[in-house]
Amino acid sequence: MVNLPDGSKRPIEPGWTAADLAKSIAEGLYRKAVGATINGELRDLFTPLNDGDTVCILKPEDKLSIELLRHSSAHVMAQAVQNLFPNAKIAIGPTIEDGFYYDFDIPDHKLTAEDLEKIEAEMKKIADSNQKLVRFYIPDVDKQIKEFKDQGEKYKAELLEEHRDHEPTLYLMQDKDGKTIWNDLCRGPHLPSTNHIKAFKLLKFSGSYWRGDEKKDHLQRIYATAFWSKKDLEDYLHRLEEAEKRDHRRLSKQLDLFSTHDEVGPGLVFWHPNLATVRAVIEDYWRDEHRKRGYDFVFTPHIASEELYKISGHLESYGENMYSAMDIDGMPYRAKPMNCPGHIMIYKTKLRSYRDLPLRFAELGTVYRYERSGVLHGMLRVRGFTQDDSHIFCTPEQMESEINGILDLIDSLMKTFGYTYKAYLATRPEKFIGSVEEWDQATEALKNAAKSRGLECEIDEGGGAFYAPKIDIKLYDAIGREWQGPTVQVDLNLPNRFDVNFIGDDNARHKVVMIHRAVLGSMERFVGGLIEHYAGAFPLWLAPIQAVILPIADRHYEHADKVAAALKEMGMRVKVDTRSETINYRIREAQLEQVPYMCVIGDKELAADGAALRHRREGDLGILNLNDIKVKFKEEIDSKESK
RNA sequence: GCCGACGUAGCUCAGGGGUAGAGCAACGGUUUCGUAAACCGUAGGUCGCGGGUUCAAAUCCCGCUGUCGGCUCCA
Repeated sequence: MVNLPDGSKRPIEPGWTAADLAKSIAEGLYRKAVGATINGELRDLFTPLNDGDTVCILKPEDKLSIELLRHSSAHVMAQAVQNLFPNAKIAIGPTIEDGFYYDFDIPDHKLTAEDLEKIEAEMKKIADSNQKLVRFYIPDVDKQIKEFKDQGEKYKAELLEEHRDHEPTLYLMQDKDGKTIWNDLCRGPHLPSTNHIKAFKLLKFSGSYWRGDEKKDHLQRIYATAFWSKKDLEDYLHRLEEAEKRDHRRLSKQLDLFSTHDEVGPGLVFWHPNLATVRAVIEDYWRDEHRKRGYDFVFTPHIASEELYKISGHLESYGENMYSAMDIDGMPYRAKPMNCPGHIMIYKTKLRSYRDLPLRFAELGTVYRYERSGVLHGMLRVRGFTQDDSHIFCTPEQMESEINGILDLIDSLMKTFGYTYKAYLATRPEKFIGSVEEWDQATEALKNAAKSRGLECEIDEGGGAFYAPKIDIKLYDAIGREWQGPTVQVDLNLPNRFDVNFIGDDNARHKVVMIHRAVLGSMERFVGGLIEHYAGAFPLWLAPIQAVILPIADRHYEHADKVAAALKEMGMRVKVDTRSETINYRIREAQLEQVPYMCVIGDKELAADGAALRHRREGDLGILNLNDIKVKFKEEIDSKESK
């Protein structure tokens, strides 16, 4: 007997596989079946069943089954590549979000775009020839390793050596007559046959390293994706295009947002007036929120004597990311890579009492870090950036409530910008400093603070920094993409290195607890992400130009100026477009610039002492008098809503 | 940093051994207009930088630089 997902039971005969079960339930189910979950685990359709198993036969429409399709497609791709390039050696080919890739070592050949087409065509041939994918337990691992080595498949040999104790399996790809055409070391599971592979596309190729280690062999990677239907594939490709349209670098050109310059150097961003306005508004909001929550603002210098970073340990542990020293009066100085030591300097100017704590120092602190040239990316990965950095100095007893306060601030800011998020608690890694007790205490505080406000935290075991357990928050934007978000870290290192203390109510010195946190991360990355999140259409409160006044003819200029003046009076950013262009033309320009509101002014509006409002998305909203317009704008700005 | 691709007018792009082309934008003029592109005209580029091959290089070769896609790393 086996259990089915609907709770019913069904008899099986000895030796039956999931496929046999499917057939006994319904011929139609058998025809559609591509795999199964057995006791919750994804398995091949031809996996033998045991009495008491809970079995779910997977059809293409089951969410889990796409994994089988993509993984099997990866093998078809590898086979295709080896057919076309007999010297190619295969490395690994996992599924990833939205697709899969395979790494190859192809001596004497660099993949080209044309190759991708050829490989795709070869894959189609393989898929259409309907090869069976058969699981095969390796009976003699040593023999198989030798065989791999003889074939030159050194990566497979290395992997097998590693997995020799895990019942390693090959997947044999067989033709109609049961003859094995190709095989690959793989844990599986897979589709029963390749004829399900109908809608796939090779997307791009790039370099990679064996095991991600740049000291090891250089490999060529092909990224691809597969779906059950052509339509799903097309929808996906369409989504990719949509995401491309949101690219902040592309929108920057359209909306005049930022630039970088050869003469200046890569990774150094110039904020143009439009984007600087957005940033300034965000910073004002940021300051307000911090002031409300009892933070003190500080400013610290952009360069400092190397001595500071010797004490902090950054020179030793972070030196590779720091710019080389400049000589000032014979002393080496460094550009600031982190704000923490500066904040500690301020803390340490006085003997602090427990009555002074918590102290919350906040700074929009600009730092410079060396990033390898290949990783720079628009505003999202740069060499000079401004962190919304803060360090909270508190007693161990205050730690939990401080973390709670931070999580509250994070929640409030992220909601304002319309992000949803997920939290991860990263615990003590293998290499760490400080004592286990300190780590446990800090980790507990993080955990409890999250728990007390109902924030679910996935545990990232061993994922902490060497000096701190932390809560990392991942953001999800308007189209569901993931962004690195806020972080809260309990620093177990710097208070020791700088000997940061307070006097307790017992009149003794105690080491202070230092919580490091960033909410927006860096202004560059955050605002760059916001551009994509809003697709360039900033909500009214953030928009560089909030409204354009469009007089129809010269005789309406005076009234247009009056409306503009009234809106400016209430602090709005407006402009009057009096260019000698048609009203259609000027509306089109304002639309393309993503201006939230257009105020069209002609004879009727003059008579009504108002304007005809047009919203960039909602279109013509009719004539409103000036006061109603002001009220409407004020409400929308104050609400910070996005529309 | 590594692998691959790319760099032509402000933008988007065409051309490709015989000394540069379109559309949009800009500028000048005409037009005074009712919710996404009025009309006419003008101007604009040592084809990323440096070197080489050649009678001749934007075009072929080499080096550098930047950008893009990844690897890796991270705010």
